[in-house]
Amino acid sequence: MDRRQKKTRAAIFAAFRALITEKSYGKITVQDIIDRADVGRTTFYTHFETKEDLLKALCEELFGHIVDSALDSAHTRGLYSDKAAPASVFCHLLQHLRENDGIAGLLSCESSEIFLRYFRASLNKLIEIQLVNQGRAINRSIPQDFLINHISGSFVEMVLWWIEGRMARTPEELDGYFRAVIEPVFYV
Amino acid sequence: MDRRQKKTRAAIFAAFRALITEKSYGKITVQDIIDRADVGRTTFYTHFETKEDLLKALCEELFGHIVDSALDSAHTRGLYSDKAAPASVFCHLLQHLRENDGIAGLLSCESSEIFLRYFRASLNKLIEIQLVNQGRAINRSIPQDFLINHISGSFVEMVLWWIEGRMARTPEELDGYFRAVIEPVFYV
DNA sequence: TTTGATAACGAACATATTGTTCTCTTTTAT
DNA sequence: ATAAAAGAGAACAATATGTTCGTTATCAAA
Repeated sequence: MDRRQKKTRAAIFAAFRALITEKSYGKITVQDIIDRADVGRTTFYTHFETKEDLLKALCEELFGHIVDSALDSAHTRGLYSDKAAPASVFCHLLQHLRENDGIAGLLSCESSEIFLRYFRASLNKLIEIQLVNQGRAINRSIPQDFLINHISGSFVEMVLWWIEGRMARTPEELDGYFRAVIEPVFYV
Repeated sequence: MDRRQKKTRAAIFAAFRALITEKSYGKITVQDIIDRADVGRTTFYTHFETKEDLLKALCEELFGHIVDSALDSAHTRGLYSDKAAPASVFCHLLQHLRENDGIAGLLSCESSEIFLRYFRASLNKLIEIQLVNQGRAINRSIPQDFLINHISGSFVEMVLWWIEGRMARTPEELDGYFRAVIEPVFYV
C-alpha cells in the first residue's frame, strides 16, 4: 500500500480517536476530522464514504486486535476454566479497554450504537467458542443463544457502568464481580 | 393547557411514533415529522427545541406509564418474591413493550442511546426499590450498585436480543430465562 | 358575544453539513 | 526520469437546521 495512503489513513484515525475523547460521535463533523487530521476534504472521501464508514473501520481495527489477543489468552487459559486464574479473558479485555483510551469515548453513552454492535458481536463469538470448547455443563432450561447473549450483554453493560464511573475500579475487581454474577448461572 | 397545544403536541408525538416504526431515529428529519403531523415548522419549534428534545419528552411519557404500572404490580407481588408468581414485574414490563409497538422501533439497534438511558434509569430505580424493600439476602462480595446495574443491564440486553429476534418468544418464556440467570446470583 | 391573548401558519432566511467535481501539485514506485 | 496514483483546495449542489416576521385562526374568560 502506498506510503501516502497509510499516512493519511493513520492521520484520520488518530484525529478521529482524539476527537472522540473530546465530544460525542454525533457531534463530530467530517470537517472536524479533516481539520484535525490536516488532510484535504477530497482525501477523506476517497478513503471513507462517510463518517460512519470511518467508525466501522476503526471498530474493525480495534476489535481485530482485542479479540485476537483475548482469544490467544483464552486458548491457553480457557474462559474461566481455571477458577484461580489470576486473569481471565474478561479481565484481559478490561485491561485492553483501559489502556486504549478513546475506546472509552466510543463506549460512553453519547456515542454510537455501531461500536456496541461490534463489541457485542465480538464478545458473542468469543463466548460461543469458549462455551463449546469447554463443553460447559450448560443449564438446559436456557437456550444457548440466550445464554451467550446474557453473558456478553452483561459484560457490555458492566463496561458501560465502569466507564460511567470513570473507570474507578480495577479490571481485577470487575472481573471478580463479573464471575460472581455469571458463574452461578452454570450451576443450576 | 390550551386545547390547540394539546392537539399539536399529540399530533407530533403520534407522527414521531409512526415514523419510528418506519425508519431509524437518525434518519427521521424534523421535516418528516411536521409533514406527518401536519403542523407548521414554527409550531414544531415552539413545542420542542430539537428533535432530541422530542425524543426525551416521548421517553418521559412512556416510562412514566410503564414504570408506574410496573411499580404497582411490584408492590402487590414483589420483584420476584413469590417464585411461583405467574407474572413478575419483568414479565409485566415485557408485555408492555410488546403491546406498545413503536417502542420496539426505539429500542432496535439503529435507534437512540437516549431511549436506552431512560430505560436503564427507570429499571435501576425499580430494582433498587425492590431490593431494598425485600431486604434480599444480597451476595456481599458484590457492591450493590454493581448488582443493580447487572440486573437492569441484563434486562435491557435481553430486550434488545428479543427485539432483534423479532419478538419471537413470549414474555413468559423470557421471564423464565431471566429468572434462571438472575436468581442464582442471590444464592452465593 | 365580544375581545385580548396566544397559538398556528407559511414563506423566507441564514447557517451548517454533506458529498461531489474540477483542476493543479506532489509523491511514489519502478 | 517518468507515468501513475494520491493529495490539496476551491467551488458546488443538495439537504437539514433553527429563526424571523407578518398574518390568520382559535381559545378562554369576561
